[in-house]
Amino acid sequence: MTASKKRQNRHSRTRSDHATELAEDYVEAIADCIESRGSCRAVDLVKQFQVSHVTVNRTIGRLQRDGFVVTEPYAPLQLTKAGTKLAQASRRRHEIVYQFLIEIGVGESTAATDSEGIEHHVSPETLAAMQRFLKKGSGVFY
Amino acid sequence: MTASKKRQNRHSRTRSDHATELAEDYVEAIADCIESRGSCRAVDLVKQFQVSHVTVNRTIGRLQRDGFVVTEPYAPLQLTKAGTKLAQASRRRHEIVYQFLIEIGVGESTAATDSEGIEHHVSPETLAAMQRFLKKGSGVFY
DNA sequence: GTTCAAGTTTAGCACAGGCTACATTTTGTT
DNA sequence: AACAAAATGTAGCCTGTGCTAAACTTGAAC
Ligand SMILES: [Mn+2]
Ligand SMILES: [Mn+2]
Ligand SMILES: [Mn+2]
Ligand SMILES: [Mn+2]
Repeated sequence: MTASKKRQNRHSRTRSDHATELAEDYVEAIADCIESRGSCRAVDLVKQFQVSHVTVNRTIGRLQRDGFVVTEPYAPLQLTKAGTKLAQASRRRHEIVYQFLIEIGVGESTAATDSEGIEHHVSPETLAAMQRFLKKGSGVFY
Repeated sequence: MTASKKRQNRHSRTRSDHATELAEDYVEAIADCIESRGSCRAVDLVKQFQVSHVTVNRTIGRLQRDGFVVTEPYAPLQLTKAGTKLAQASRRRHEIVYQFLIEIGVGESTAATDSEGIEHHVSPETLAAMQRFLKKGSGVFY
C-alpha cells in the first residue's frame, strides 16, 4: 500500500459507497433547492429527507466538517466548490440511472425510488454501460 | 397509520433497504459457505467481509436476535427457516442483478462489485424488468 | 415595541456497525 | 498429556445517524 491503491473486495466497496451516500444526496438536494427557491434552509431538507430537524442539523455539521457546505448560525446553507462539484456529479449519475430504469420498463414512481439507492453503487464503468444503452434507444427491444 | 401502510418517500425506502442489507449479505454468505464447505464458521465470514472477527460476532448476534441464525458457543452457524428463505431470495435477486449488468456490457469484476451494493435497492418491479431483459437476450442490441 | 411562530441550536439518549486488546476454548501436533 | 495455534468470546472504545425535549434566535404581525 505504499504507492498503489489497495484493491478493495466487493463488500468493502459497498461499505465505502455508503459512507459517501448521505453527503451525495444532501448536496444534490441543497443544489436543487437553491436553484428552485433561491436558497436552502435546514427545514427544506427536513421535508426532503423526512428526518428530524436535529438529524439534518447534525448531518450538515458533518458536511461542513468535510468541506462540502458552509453555514453561519441561523443562515441559509451554501455549497463550497467541492460541494457544488459533488452535487453536479451526483445529479448527473442519478439522472442517468433514473432514465435507464425507465428505459428498461420500470414505472416512474418505482424508478424514482429505486434509483435513489442504486445510484450510489454505480461505478463509472456501469454508468457508461447505462449511457450506451440510453443512446441506442430501447425501441429496438420493446 | 392504523390500518394502512404508510407510504414511504424515496429516501425513507433507501434507509430501510440499508437496515436489512447486512442481514441479506450475511445469510447469503452463510448459505453459500454451508453448501460449498459443509458448514460455516465465523472465521469464514471474516474472510468474506474483511471485517474483524468481533464485528462478525456482533453481527451474528443481531442476526440471531432477529431470528435468521442460531448458534451455540464455539459451534458452526446454522440458518433458521427464515434465514434460509431470506438467503434464497437474496441470492436469486443478486444473481439476476449480476447477470443483468453483464448483459448490458459491464465486465465481470465490476459487475460483481456493483451488484453487491445495487441488489439491495432493487424492488420487485425493477427485478422483473431486468428479468424480461435477460429473457430477450441482448443479441438484439449489441 | 411586544409578542408569537417558525426556524435553529444544544443536550442527552439509542442503536448499528466498525475497531483493538485481552481472555477463553477448541483442536491439532508432538 | 502438554503445548501451540486457531477460533471464539468479552470488555471497552469510536463514529454515524436516528430520536425527543428544551432553549434560543429571528422575523412577522399586531
Ligand atoms: Mn441522489
Ligand atoms: Mn440517493
Ligand atoms: Mn450485497
Ligand atoms: Mn446502498
